Amino acid sequence: MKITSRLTVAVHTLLLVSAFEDRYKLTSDFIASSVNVNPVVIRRTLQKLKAAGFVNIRPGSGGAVMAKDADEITLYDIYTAVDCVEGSLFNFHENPNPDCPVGRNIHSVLDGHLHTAQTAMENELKSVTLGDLARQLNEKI
Amino acid sequence: MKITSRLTVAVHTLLLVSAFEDRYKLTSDFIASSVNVNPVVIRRTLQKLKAAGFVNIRPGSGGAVMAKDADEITLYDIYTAVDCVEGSLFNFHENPNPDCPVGRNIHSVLDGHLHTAQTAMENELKSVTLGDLARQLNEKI
DNA sequence: TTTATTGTAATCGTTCCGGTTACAATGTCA
DNA sequence: TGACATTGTAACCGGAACGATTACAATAAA
Repeated sequence: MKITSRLTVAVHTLLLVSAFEDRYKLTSDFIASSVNVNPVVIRRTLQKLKAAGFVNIRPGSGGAVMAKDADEITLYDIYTAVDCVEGSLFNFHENPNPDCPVGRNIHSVLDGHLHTAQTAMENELKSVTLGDLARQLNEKI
Repeated sequence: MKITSRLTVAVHTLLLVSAFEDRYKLTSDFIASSVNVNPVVIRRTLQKLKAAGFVNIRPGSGGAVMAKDADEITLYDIYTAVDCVEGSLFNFHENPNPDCPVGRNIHSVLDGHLHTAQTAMENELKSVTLGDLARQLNEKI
């Protein structure tokens, strides 16, 4: 069970836009050929990134441009923007038996720990910005 | 996209066994009625817990008993035993375009951060034992 | 031998993905 | 204005992962 690749697709997309917006017209076809997915997938991703205020898109003429500073967009912001996880990361079996002492209390015993674990993961995502990634990328290029 | 409820089912199962193994015969039907899932789901879960060395199961006569001290089983151990996540928690779009500077380097830029985030979550799971949960449960009862 | 239970295969319906087709709407440019 | 490239979006597909469920042979105890 894995978290959807929408996150890595979105990061890839944003890195392309922030790196090349002044040199190329970043159409969904262009981005799709770098990410290697269907252009419609990129358009869907861009819609989410636009809704989050990270990019602007030009209908008709084509092309995406940044709408927010890369240093002010964290991995967590992107993860949230593309709906990687809705609410809890962990599924819980529904309706444990309230007539059993364990069934009646399993939620109150477990929920906190699972939430803490999820938060630890999300906090790590908050500690990295798109700007950080762009700089790491530039060192490689 | 969520992590399978096998984790919470397994924890619930182990809490039942550790709490009641000296008072009741913990058959898959008994456990299933507390967890409120199909008994076959419990049998499958117990098989994984047995393979991990956490319980012993009596075929024929019926019933599960603990095979390892609850203080020596962490949530992470259970999470691993029931195969909640295979390898990376995050899916990655496969085959980014190697002819693009971003596509060529996206993995080396992102992988480390995603791995760090996953590890932070798993470390939290390592910090909680079944014994901790059992004690919290006893306070509630 | 009867009975309860485990172990396990097989099948089903659901949900979520990403892939893909299709096409109206939009904006640019000749 | 008309041709063209592109976006926005709906629709549908196939595959994968789950948990539910049925079925039944194997096992062990009474």
